Amino acid sequence: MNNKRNTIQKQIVFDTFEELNNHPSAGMVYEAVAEKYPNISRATVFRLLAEAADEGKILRLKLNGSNDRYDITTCHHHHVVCRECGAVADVDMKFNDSTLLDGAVGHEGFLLLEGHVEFVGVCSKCRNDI
Amino acid sequence: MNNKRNTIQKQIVFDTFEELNNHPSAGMVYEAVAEKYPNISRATVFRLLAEAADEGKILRLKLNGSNDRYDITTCHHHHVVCRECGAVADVDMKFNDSTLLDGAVGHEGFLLLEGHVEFVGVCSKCRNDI
DNA sequence: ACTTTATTTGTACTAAATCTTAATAAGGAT
DNA sequence: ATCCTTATTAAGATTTAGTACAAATAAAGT
Repeated sequence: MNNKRNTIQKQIVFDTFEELNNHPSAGMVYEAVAEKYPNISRATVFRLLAEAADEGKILRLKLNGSNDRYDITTCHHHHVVCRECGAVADVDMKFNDSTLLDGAVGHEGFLLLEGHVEFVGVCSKCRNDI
Repeated sequence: MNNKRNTIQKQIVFDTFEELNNHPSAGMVYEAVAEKYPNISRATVFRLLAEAADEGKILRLKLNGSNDRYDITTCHHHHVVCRECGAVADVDMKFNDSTLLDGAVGHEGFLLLEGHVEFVGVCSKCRNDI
């Protein structure tokens, strides 16, 4: 026994989340889900995503210029946010995390555990628009 | 002429902001200001800080585990957030920003402009508490 | 089919932040 | 020093993201 139940709502929310594949906010997932399943409660979508993040199944990100966003990729990586349209993409780094930690200076006695880079950039779509 | 006016509210808000020196949120600045000047409007504190950030005089940060926070240091640098208490400190990097940009791979056609590292750590106070 | 109880719904609620409009006051002009 | 213009503030309403709650629903084991 699992004391977890599979519900239609869970399936639709997480299926939609995967399909969006766009680091969506909870509100964005709700909008997309509500098109297919108009009777779903907004609170359910928010709760399912928040719970999954608490359980470590997905990531909850605070990025510049928008609300909290969710990320399906849980392994350590980084992000870029489009300066023009707010689009988000994953970024990896050639060097590993300890290089980042070793490069830090002047951190006022903080013990550093891990580092996450947020790049500011321009997405390919907006590069063409400019 | 400047079409900007110096007001008591501005002086107190920015003086308090400098004194706090703690990457405070707008709410934290309001709390501190209200002790000295109880009649100030919460909206005024929020507006003054938001305007200053829009004008590039201060920075507005989105960091994990708290509301938007303001930073008096506008030149390029990085941050660490205490995992235990949420305290924030500035961090510099030995290597320059282009090293960070050059290290990025797999960014889906985004043009990368700058990078900002958010470290997770433990502040000196919380290190002693553990 | 029955029962237990996890889950959902729908609404109320909270908190952060912004908007609005009348009242106030900074600071240049007289 | 007083007047005038208009930037700014105060105070409350509003918006938006997100959470809490209690009654209704429905998964899934028996």
